[in-house]
This record gives sequence, C-alpha cells and structure tokens, in this order.
Amino acid sequence: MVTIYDVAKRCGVSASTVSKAINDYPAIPEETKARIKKAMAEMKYVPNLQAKSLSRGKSKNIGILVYLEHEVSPFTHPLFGQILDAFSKKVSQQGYNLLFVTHYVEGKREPGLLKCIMSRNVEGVVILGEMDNENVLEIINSPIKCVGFDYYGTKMPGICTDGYAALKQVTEELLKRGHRNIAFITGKANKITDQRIKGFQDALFEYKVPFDRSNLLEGEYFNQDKAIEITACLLERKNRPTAIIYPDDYTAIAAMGFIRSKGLSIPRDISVFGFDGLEMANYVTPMLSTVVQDTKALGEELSKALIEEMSSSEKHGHVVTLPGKLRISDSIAAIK
Amino acid sequence: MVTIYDVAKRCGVSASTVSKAINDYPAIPEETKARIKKAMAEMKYVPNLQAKSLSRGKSKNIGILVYLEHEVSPFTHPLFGQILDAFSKKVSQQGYNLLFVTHYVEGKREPGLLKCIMSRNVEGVVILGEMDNENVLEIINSPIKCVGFDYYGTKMPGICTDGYAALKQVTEELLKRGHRNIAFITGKANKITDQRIKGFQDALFEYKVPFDRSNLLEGEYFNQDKAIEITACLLERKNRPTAIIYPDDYTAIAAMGFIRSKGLSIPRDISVFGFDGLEMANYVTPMLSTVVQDTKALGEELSKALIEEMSSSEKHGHVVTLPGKLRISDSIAAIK
DNA sequence: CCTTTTTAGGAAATCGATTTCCTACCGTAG
DNA sequence: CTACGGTAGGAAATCGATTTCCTAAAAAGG
Repeated sequence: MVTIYDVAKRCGVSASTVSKAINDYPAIPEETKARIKKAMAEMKYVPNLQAKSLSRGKSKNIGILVYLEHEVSPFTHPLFGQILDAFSKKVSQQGYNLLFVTHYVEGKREPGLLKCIMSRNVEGVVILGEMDNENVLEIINSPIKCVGFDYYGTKMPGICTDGYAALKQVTEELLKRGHRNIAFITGKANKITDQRIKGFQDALFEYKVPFDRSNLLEGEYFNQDKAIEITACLLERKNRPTAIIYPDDYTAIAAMGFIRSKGLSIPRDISVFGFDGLEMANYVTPMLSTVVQDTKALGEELSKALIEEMSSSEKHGHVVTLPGKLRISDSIAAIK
Repeated sequence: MVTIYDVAKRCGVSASTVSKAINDYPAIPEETKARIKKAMAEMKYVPNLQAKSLSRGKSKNIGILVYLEHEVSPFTHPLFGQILDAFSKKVSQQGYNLLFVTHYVEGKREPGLLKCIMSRNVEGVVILGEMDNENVLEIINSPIKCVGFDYYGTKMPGICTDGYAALKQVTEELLKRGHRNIAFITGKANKITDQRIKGFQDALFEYKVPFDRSNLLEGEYFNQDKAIEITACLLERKNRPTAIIYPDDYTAIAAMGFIRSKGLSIPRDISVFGFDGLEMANYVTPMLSTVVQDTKALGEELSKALIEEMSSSEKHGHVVTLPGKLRISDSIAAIK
C-alpha cells in the first residue's frame, strides 16, 4: 500500500507537505501542489481514512440502526429502505459513509449495541424501528448524536409523517362514504401511534359518531400475523366493522388476503385502508388505499437534522412533521 | 473518550499490559487480567477500532457494492435485500461490519469507486448488480478480495441460482400445459442470462418445439418500463404468445398490470412466469408463478466464499450454483 | 548592505491501539 | 551463594495520517 510517506519521498518533500497539499493549505504554492498531486495520481495513492480519522478525531461514519423485534429485517424493510435511500444520497454527498449496525451473535442481536457503536467512532446514528427498547434507549440517552424516524420525544430530533392529520383524513374519507363502524388497528402504543389515534377520534367526533372503544385495537407495525389475528376477531363480531384501518400497508396487504380467504369481498363487504404508500400497495387487487409517506423528504430531513446535530456541541430534541398524502384506491367503497 | 492509557493509569500498569489483557495474552496472569477488565468495565472503556485497525492492518470491514444503473436503489431492492440480510447475519458473527459503498455526487455515482473502497480499508467486497460496468470491473480486477452475486466468471467467486435448470423447468411447465408459443424476455445479456436461455432452448428442443428467435427478447433485470415496452410489442403481434417468461418477478408484476390494462386476462389469455420468488409475487392477483431463489442460502454462500477469499493470499474464481425452486401459482394455466 | 517580514517546507508530537523486544525479579537448582 | 530459567510487565516503535510549531531562505524595506 502506498502511503503519504512514499509520495513524500518521490517528490523530495516531507509528509507534512504532502498532507498540506492534499488538504489545500495556503502555505503551499500551487506549483508544488500540482507536482505532488501528479505524483499521487501516478502512484495511485489513496489516503487511509482510518489513519485520517484517528488523527483528526472525525470518522465521517454514520451508523444506521434498524431495530426491529419482529421478522422484517433491516435490509428488506420496504419503508425504511426508501427512506435510507434518500438519506444515504444526501449524506454521502457530504462525504459520510454508512455503517450498518447489525450486531448479531448466534443470529440474535447482542446487547452491547452502544459499545458497538462507540467503538466504530460513528459521528452520528439514524435510528429506525423500535425506540423504547432498552438497548436503543441507551444510545438515545448517550452523548452520541442521533436522529430518529417516527420518534416523537425530546432526547433527539425526530422526523415523522403527520399521523394526526393523516388519520383524520383517512377516517373522514370513510365516514364520508357512510361508514359508521370503523375499526382501527394501530401499531404498538407510542407517541406516533397516539397522534394517529387522536386524528381518528377527532374525525369521528366531528361527524358525531360515538367512539367505540372496542374498535381501537393495538396491533404491531409490520407484524402481519398479529394483524391477521386481530382481523380474525373483528370478522367474527356480531356487528362486524365495515371498514378497517391498518397501521401500515404491509399488514393491510396480508389482512386483505386473509379477509378474502374468509369469503368476504373488498371493498364490497369491508373497506381497507393502509398506511405508508408502499409500492406493493399498488400491486394488490384491489389497489390499497393508503397514506403515502414522502420517503424522499423524510430521508432528507433526517440527514439535515443529523448533520445539524453532529455539528452542534449539544444534543437537541425537536420533531419535524411532514404531511402525508392520501391515495384513494379501490380498497374502499361507499357503504350500501 | 476513555482510552487504553486511561485504563492503564487507573490500574497502575502500562498500556501494553492492558492491550495484552484485552487480547488474552498468556503472559498476563489471570489475576491481573481480571483486575484490568474490572477497571475497563467501570470506566466504560470501549476500544477504538480505527486505531486497532491501523495498527493491526485489518479493518474488519466488508464493503457492500450495489451497482444498479436502473432506478431500483440499493436499499429497496427486494431480492438483494434478502440476500444481504442473510449475508450480514453470517459475517457479523465473525466480527465484520458492513460498509455501504454509495458514492453519489450530485445524486450521481462518482467514478472513483475503487479509490473509495481502498481508502476505507475494507477487507472484502460483495458485489451485487451490474458487473460489466467499468467502475465495477476496476474493482473486480484489483487485488481487493470480492465475491459477486450472479457472477459467472473467473475473476472472483460467484454465487448464483441455477438458471439453466430453472428455466428448463419453467419452460417445461408451460410446454406441459400445451403452450407452444412462449416468449422469454431475458435480462441484460450476460453469462447468467445465457444459462437461462440455454435452459429455455433445451426444454423446447426436448419437446420438439422449434425455437422461434423472435420469442427471445432482451430486456433488463428490474426494469419495469422496458418490460412493459416489450410486452406491448408482444401483445400486438399477430401470433401473440400464449405465455411470457420475465427476467424477474418485479418486471413480471408490472407487466401483469399492463396486460390486464389491455383487457387481457391472466392466465386465461396469457400465462406469466416470473423469477426470484419475491414476497410481493404472492400479493398480486393471480399469484405469480416464479422460481424461488433461496436467498438465505445465497447470502450464506456469499459470506462463506468471501471469508475464504479474505483469508487467502490470492484471488480465486469459481462459481457456486444453488438450485431454485419452482412455485407454481395461478398466473399460468393450460391452453384451451 | 543590513534588518525585517514573508514564504516554503520540515521536525516532531499526536491520535489509540498493537507488538516486539527487553528487563527486572522471582524461585529453584547446582 | 551463585547461576539460570521462567514470569510479569514495561519502553518504544509502528500503523498512516494531521497539525503545531519552527527554521531557513528569499523578498522587501530602510
């Protein structure tokens, strides 16, 4: 491997001069810089970023932490993937690299996530997925700079889609179509979920439809089995709901298959709403009505927030809310 | 940040002793080791891996290079995601970290991929996607250890699903159902694609069905637009094919939508076959018949090959072929 | 022509580990 | 009592950069 010393020797200068030429210090005349740069190119010199990172104290590494207790894995999560895609484009323009924090031991995630992150010297971490797990909390509460997708607290910046407005609109669309018995299967209880529930309730309130507690059921984001299980209960009810809102498209799609398998038709017997706007929601029949999250904007906001956070001396906590966009398709219909 | 020197001072020993205790050198008595480890825990010492990497000359980093000229992005590619998932589980057990090589400048990938990889000191690289691009070839031909998914050459180990056997079976299934006019839209021409074509042709040959050149069309993997475009041509033919085989599920699903939009029914008018066994293939109606790639095994083989490669002094090239599994669903039917 | 100010570039410390000797010191054997 | 071998631990070099002084030499000014 050719080092800065090799280049220095070849040019008849010292390593410090080469370093200064690389980093464009004004003390080095253009002529010398050109000579050194020529030599670097000829020798195919590539700087060792680990060494640079060590001496500069900056790693230019960003950690990605996707923490999911459920089966959907970091690399196959359709929503997170889209967000990360936008995120990575933004931060790599600033010279950052993405390090996936996937610390499995024997197929299971090991506890020492914080240690793992600290030893990699990442300058910041994006957190997606569960955030009330103690392993993740340890990181959020540490001095490491982070941002969270769908985080709604004060320990770090959080970026999310406006779940209140979205669920209000979703519910209104159903109410508008005559539905009065609407079930809402939520994700796991947290502040994001609470916002959605509030939107759901407010829409009912505005339409003067009494809120039926039993129509609010706690599921789990991206947990298809759970969604199906709850749906099964709903279908067996005497007063079966005429519409079901799911926590995300992924569970909604699974549930649609289940509902159909029970001999019911969507949307004739049951209207279905999802959330996220996944691509696959367009492939199912009937096409799933959903709330499209602006994943590009979300990813970009995450990068903006993290870069800001990393260049600041202390940690902040503020929530950025982006609007979702209703996409009405054939999975909902007016009640007969 | 607490360093090895801090721990040394606290224990009244030298840094070398602490290092030896960490790395379990026999020269240090158990008693001292225990004392040092206790101090490390109390002081919340985490080793700096960059420094370690610098002195050891091993980074324990593996680069992931997803090179796609088309729109599907590294993080949202459903097939690669599944493979990477299995891969990451395996290699992280060996203490490796994954570094995504996403070198975008102004939203476009910059040429200097090799430089980018070399400066990160990755010990090895997994390559997915296009491999005949010059940027990627530069890496494959460099001394850096790599493995490729769906690579079928001699410059590095390649892992892939047996496309010959798969396409032979796929074609046979269609022939068995009476189809005689079968179109095969392939991916971009390369050795993997060639294998599939060979399987396709051999099946026809065995059934004594003459091979019609015009039924072999070059599309592009994961390029929905192109697939639709080619499908459009096929549908306008006088002797419209009764079955179409697509290069992957992703394009097949898009084409199914298109075919339906033209007033044709699947599988009554046209039978459709995909490839990959993506989850979403199960969500479309009718469910898509496909060849399921064993992504878990593929990811694990990739990790095995890369680890072997990294611990060897020279580069090798050999191809490991894994069997695919037919999944017959409602998208194909017997001809009337 | 001498002093002062620039300019160009180098020496050496530093970042946080690892690793190769090397040195005390201990116990044991002769 | 001396010699020797083994054990415990340390000093210092190293990895490949960066960065802070610092020193010549050249240029400018008097």
